[in-house]
Parts: sequence; structure tokens; C-alpha cells
Amino acid sequence: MVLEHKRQRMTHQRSVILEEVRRCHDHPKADEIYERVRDRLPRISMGTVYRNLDVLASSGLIRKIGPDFPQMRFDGNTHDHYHVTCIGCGRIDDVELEPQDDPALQLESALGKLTKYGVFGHKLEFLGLCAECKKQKGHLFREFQVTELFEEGRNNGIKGK
Amino acid sequence: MVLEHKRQRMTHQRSVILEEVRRCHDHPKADEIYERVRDRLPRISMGTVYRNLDVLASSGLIRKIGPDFPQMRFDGNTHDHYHVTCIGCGRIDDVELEPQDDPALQLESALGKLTKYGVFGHKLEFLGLCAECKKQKGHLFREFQVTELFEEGRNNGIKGK
DNA sequence: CGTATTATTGATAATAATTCCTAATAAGGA
DNA sequence: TCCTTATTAGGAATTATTATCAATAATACG
Repeated sequence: MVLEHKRQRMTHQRSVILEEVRRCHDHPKADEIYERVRDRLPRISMGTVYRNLDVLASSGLIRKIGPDFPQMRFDGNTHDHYHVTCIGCGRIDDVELEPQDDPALQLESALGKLTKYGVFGHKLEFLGLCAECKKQKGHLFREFQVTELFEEGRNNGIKGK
Repeated sequence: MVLEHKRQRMTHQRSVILEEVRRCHDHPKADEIYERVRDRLPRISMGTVYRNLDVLASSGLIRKIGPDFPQMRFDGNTHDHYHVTCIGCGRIDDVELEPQDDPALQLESALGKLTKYGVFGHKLEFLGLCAECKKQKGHLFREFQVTELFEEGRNNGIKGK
């Protein structure tokens, strides 16, 4: 087992949490995992769930899929531009690239030269409305679609700040 | 002013907050904006800052740059794959795409057909270590670089789940 | 210009998500 | 089996944010 070499123990709680995270394919939040695990271990505590999710994630047995930092951030620059986030301190800088550059493919290496960051990955996240929300509250997001996100047809090039 | 038609008022506090968000180019958090604004308006309260940041963002005068949802999520599937997030409810689904598809350029329209989401944007976020963190604690992230993120050279195609 | 209306404020309480603390427990090596 | 010590349950503490509400002040209107 991956945990052994760090003198970590595979407790019953830990293995049940691992099983449940693997079983449910809906990218659960900590409290949802807690609910599921509690069906099998009624005396388990929330702290145990959080602790083990961290242990399992840093062992590579499960993944954390964000957010990387909990605090909301704001930007007075409302023009379309990309950001680079430091996983060490959460600092965010603007990415200054010419429009002709290909967004996803050439950027990782280019970024290492353009910024002082050590860049070793990117996250490409698509935003939209699921089928239910589209029906129920699609009208609420009309302004969001144009002001908060990159407009359609404007993603081929990246604008600097 | 953009606020008028909604019968919103441009108060002194609101305009100072807007000025300060525009002035500082470091993507500040709410508490950092609070500190800055308090230099000019010592009696302002945190609640006023939060309230106005929301008002200004929904008026399009500033941007919120994440996180879109505050709760951490977990994934038992540790293979590389992308996600699609619903901005209505926060639900996250896997994106199932063939490796030959180009990540950034063709995906937005393709996603609309592959999922039941209404996709109207994407977020491309680069992850790395800023110059300071690289020096101070780069060694702490060696495992993170390979296990938590997409490995170098494996980003040209997208893996389904 | 004065006044009425009501959006907004400051102060504080409440909430949500997560982390920390500690004595008791139990995993796993000897 | 016993010993060491990582881990647990339970609860308190912390962090970030939202809600409440009486007092204040921005703006429309006469």
C-alpha cells in the first residue's frame, strides 16, 4: 500500500473513506463524503474525514479538484486576460501574451520565459449550465455569459492586460 | 454611471472601494481591499466592503476571479481528465474527449454536443511557483508536480475518464 | 432649496467550511 | 502479546463570508 513507507496506518476509517470516494463518481464535497461514510461508521467525526482526505490526496490515492485557495479575489481590470496562480502562496499575476499565440498548446513553456514562475501545469476548466439549471434559471445568467466570461469567438488569442 | 438604472447609489464608500480595486493590480482578496480602503475611510466595516464588491462585480465594474465555489471537492479517479463545472449549482462532471482533440481551440463548441451543458466559456489557469516560493519551498512541491497536475508533454490530448 | 423616500451604512450576530486540540484508542512492529 | 505512537472522536477555535437592523445619507421630486 502506498501509505506504508511514511509510517502511516491504514485504519478502518481511512479505508472506508477511500472506498466511498472511489465509489461515488460525482466529485463529492467533504460533507457529502462524511454523510456516506457515516452510514457505515456512525461514530466517525468530521475531523477524521477531513484529515484522511488530506492524507489520501497527498499520497496520490485520490485527487483534490479545487478550489486551490478558498478566498475570493477581485480584479479592477475587466478586459479578457488569463492568470497565473502560485500554488505556494496563492498569488495571482496577469499573463501577458500576444494574440497570435495558441492558448493551450504552446503556453506552458512560453510562460516559464515570460514570467518568473516555474510553470508545471495548467488547469482548463469549462464553465456552463447543466441541463437542470439551464431550464430552471438560465435567464438569470444572461449577463454573466457576456460580462463574467470570455465571449465566444474571442478565445483564439489571449489578450494581455 | 452604470449603476443608475438599478436605482443604486454611488456612495463615497462605494467609489473609494472601486478606486482601490482599480488601483492595485495584484488581484486582492476582500480583506486586503478592506485594509487599503480603511486608510481612507477608517470607520468603514467589512460588511460594507463585501457588499460593494458584489455590487460592483455584478455591475461589471470589477471582476471576481474565483473561486467559483468555496468547497473543496475530491475525485477517486486519479487519471488525467478535464472537468466541466455548472455555474448554477457547482456540480462537476468529467469531460470525455478523445486524445486527438485540441484542448483549447475546438472544445467549447464540442462540449455543447458531448454534454448536456450549455457551455459558454472556459477558464485556462496556469499553475506554478512564483520566484520567491521556488527559492523558499520548491522542494516541497516535487511530488505535487507529478501527482496533482497534468504532467509535461501529456497535455496535447485530453483523456476521457 | 428643502424634504421625503429608501438604498446604504456600521456594528454585530450568525453561518459555513475547515482546522486545531486532547485524552482515549487501536494499528502494526518487535 | 505488548509497546509505541499514529490516529480517532468530540468539541472548541478559526477563517471567510453573509445576514440583521437601527441609524444615516444619497437622490428624486416638488
